[in-house]
Amino acid sequence: MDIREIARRAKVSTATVSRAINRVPTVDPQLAKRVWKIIDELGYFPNTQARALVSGRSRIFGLIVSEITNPFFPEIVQTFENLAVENNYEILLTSTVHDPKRMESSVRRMIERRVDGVAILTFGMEETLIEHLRFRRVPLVFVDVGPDVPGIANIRINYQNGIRQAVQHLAALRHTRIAFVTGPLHLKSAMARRDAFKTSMAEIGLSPDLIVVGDHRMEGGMQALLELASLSNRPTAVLCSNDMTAIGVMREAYDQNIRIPDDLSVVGFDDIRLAEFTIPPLTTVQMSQHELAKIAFQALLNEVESEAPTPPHKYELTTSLVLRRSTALAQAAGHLPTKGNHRGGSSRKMSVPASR
Amino acid sequence: MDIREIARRAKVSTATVSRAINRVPTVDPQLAKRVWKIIDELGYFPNTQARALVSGRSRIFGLIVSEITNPFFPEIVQTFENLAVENNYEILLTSTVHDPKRMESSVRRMIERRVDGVAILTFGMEETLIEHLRFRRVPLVFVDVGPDVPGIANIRINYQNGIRQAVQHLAALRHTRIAFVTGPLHLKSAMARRDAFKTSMAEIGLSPDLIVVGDHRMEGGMQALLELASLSNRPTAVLCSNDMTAIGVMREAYDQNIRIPDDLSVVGFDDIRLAEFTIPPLTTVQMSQHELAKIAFQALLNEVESEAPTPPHKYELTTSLVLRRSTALAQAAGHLPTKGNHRGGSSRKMSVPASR
DNA sequence: GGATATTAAGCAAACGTTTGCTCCAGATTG
DNA sequence: CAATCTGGAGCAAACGTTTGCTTAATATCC
Repeated sequence: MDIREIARRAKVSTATVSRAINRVPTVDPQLAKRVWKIIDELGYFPNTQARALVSGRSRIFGLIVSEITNPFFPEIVQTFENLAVENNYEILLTSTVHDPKRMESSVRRMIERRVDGVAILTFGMEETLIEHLRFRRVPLVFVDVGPDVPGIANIRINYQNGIRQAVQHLAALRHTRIAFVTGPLHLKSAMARRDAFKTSMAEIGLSPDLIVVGDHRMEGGMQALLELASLSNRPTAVLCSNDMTAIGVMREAYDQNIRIPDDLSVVGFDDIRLAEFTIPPLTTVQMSQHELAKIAFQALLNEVESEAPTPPHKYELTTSLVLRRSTALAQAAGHLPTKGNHRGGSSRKMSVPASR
Repeated sequence: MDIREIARRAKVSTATVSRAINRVPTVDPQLAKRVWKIIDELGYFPNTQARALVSGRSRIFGLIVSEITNPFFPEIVQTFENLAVENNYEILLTSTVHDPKRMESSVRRMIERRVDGVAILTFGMEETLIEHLRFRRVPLVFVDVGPDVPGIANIRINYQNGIRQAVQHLAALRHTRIAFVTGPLHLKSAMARRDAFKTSMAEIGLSPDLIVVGDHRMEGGMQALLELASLSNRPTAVLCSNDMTAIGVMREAYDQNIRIPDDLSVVGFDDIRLAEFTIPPLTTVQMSQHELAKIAFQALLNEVESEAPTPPHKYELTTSLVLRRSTALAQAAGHLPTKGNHRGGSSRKMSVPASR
């Protein structure tokens, strides 16, 4: 069943049917109604590939992520899809799973399907692949790591804001020995977070040197806690480069019999959905995935809708602390461990982990 | 840049280029090599929409899920994508977000893009929408809830197996008062789980009547725990219809000062990624998302590759218990939850060693 | 060595839309 | 009333491939 069938039945030309479908105003309302009636009766749906072929626009946006199973991404994908639906776009989702071969295949798939734009929300991407897209004048939007050239939108993330809030929140709770667990050292975004931490600590006269390296995964957080716990002068609070790290810290703390937040305050970063579900719920710096996706989508849409090469608009996403229950007042130094119920409001006391 | 450009440069016809690209064996190897060289030099990628238009196959599979942000799905999406890449398919991912309008738009999007098959992994779908797809002879695969007609593959899930294991595991740990928290009552899959619980309990002579209604979300689990805790004859173990429910139970248990696993053993269902990250890690019945996606994809592929209407092959996915650390020996009857430091060494010894 | 079978390449017609251009009829103008 | 304008509809040429059919060249057979 095609547009010709509709045309035949409505006794008009295919051109008119096409115009009716696309709501071109020059078609007589009477006629349009007749056409639509038949379309509905027959359950006709236009063939998008034929449309795309002649119009030159596929109405598909590419979305490249690191891995969908990384809890940071589902929310982004969902928002992206919602917006796509609203705007009659489709989304072509690919994940690199940190594999260069898959990055290449991602880009190839985008080009083959002739996407109208690509949002690259992965952290780190091979430069030469991006060239393929640029060469074909595909609008691109990056987060944080994109080159600074026209035709490429960049979403800059303001890490400083949220991290400063986190640090000051901890300081307000009388913490002075505040540690930081980084992400992988090769990630720009991880380094930006670490730097923001250093700056924020320095601002209020605290030493920003208690830093241990993580990997943005639970394992790294667990390892990090072990390191920190073995220190002679333990931190009373730890800020993590992402939520998974914080979850690792909490997990290992549990195994080490270190109570959170009583013995150790923990703050994450990202505010993934999971952060609400931890025990205790994780205080974390929110980097709204919803907002991020929204900005990315809008950036692509702008680029596509306006034929003229847009000036390289700058987009920014800010971050801010969301308080839950993984932070508490710092314990007075030297206080002895007790066996009290650790959830009594005033009876929060320091405890030392039992040896295993 | 199109196939004609390549043809011109290689001094052959577009037909030959097309055949070379598609590795049709009748083309002279010399020629093919010449063509490929030019293709690579120019960085040419075939236009999939033109291909699809004439060949009649889009090489796109639709994947309909409830919501990507439901932790059950990312793993499925990832596996589905991996398989798609391997087989040169693309995946069109849509989510219904439990909204009839979105279900409709999902189906519409599938049809408009002329997908070669659709996997419907949502729980519950309007019958009339499915008709649209059936009418167009689109191969379909359902999980659990599909109609039993040719052209529609059904993946049956064996709930009984895993749930029996869970019940017997708890029984072996001397639990006799075992509760069950259901999912929404209108979900076939939730009811199947509940029935499997009843059967499994009856099998070993335990009363299967301690059942409270949940909603497959954290909130339902929290509510359920409250109900159970208020009972005069509290259960010592609770089996949940899905992992999110179990997480809710654990969360509320924490707030109620009920220790897990010491005071209460908790078992989930699904084995979502998150189950590994809870504190303590959740013992749960695994329903492998990886396997599920694999079966679904394979079913579609079968249907598509074999032109002949396939006999309605039956697929089955089994479930099985995975032990972590949220279950332990039952406390002696009548023992009240204590106020002691709940992480004392001896209570830890009661927990069953993790299986992996 | 001529007839026939075989192989490899090309021609051109699809596939289902959109859209520039043309055309016609009726309205408007001078 | 003729000349011009205008609004609404149709004609047909794209878009970039695939593929059935034809053709030319070479190999095979008796």
